[in-house]
Amino acid sequence: MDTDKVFKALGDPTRRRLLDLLCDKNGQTLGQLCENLDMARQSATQHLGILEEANLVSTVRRGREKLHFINPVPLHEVYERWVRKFERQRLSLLHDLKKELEGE
Amino acid sequence: MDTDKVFKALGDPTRRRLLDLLCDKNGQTLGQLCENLDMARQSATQHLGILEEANLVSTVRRGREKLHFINPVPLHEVYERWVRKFERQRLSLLHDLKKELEGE
DNA sequence: CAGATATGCAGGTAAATACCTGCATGTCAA
DNA sequence: TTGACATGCAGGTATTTACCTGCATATCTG
Repeated sequence: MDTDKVFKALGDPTRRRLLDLLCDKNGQTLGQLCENLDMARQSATQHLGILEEANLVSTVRRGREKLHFINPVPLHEVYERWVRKFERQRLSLLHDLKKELEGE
Repeated sequence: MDTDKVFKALGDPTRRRLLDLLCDKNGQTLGQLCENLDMARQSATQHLGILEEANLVSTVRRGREKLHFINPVPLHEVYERWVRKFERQRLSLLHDLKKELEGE
């Protein structure tokens, strides 16, 4: 997994909205997704391309349409390899501050 | 929590590195963090400012030094409100594809 | 086939971003 | 107090990014 691509992809509100839309109804076409976006179709295409690059979205062509499917795996991996690392520490800001100010 | 600030902050590899460094040893000074970064001190200051804006890092001054502490709460909230939403769906790409191609 | 529909592709631009240099300020320690 | 040290602040620049418009291609439908 390319961690950087995933985080960069999630760093834009439009792309998070796209994932939300796909979460509500998976397998939507580009046109359907655009109806909820308030920007040119071509812009949405670029965002979807970035999500696809990050492997957060997969696509299949059906005739002249392109169907978009959300892929939750990278999100789970981000959580497993990244978020939990910090949670595991059970870092208490106040506790650390106290120790630090007391000269450890 | 400002979700956008958190995701934007996490979208840069230098800032993720800073969080990693603080995870290894909490409460480091700006100078200490810079030793591991290979960029000008002033650039690191900007990155740390963005992390602080996103509430991912808190700081305390001790004399002429500034101590940096990681705050795991926004990461946990990102997970709770965002990542789990997609996991909960138990989205199976192949399953969805099959349904879609069969005309639902 | 012809027209409508869905998407792809090629630039172009304004704003945001990630760096930098130079200098100022504040704190410690002899 | 004075010099060393840690950080703050003010720009400047090159790259990236998020939009756009215009046109091309492919597919369905009558």
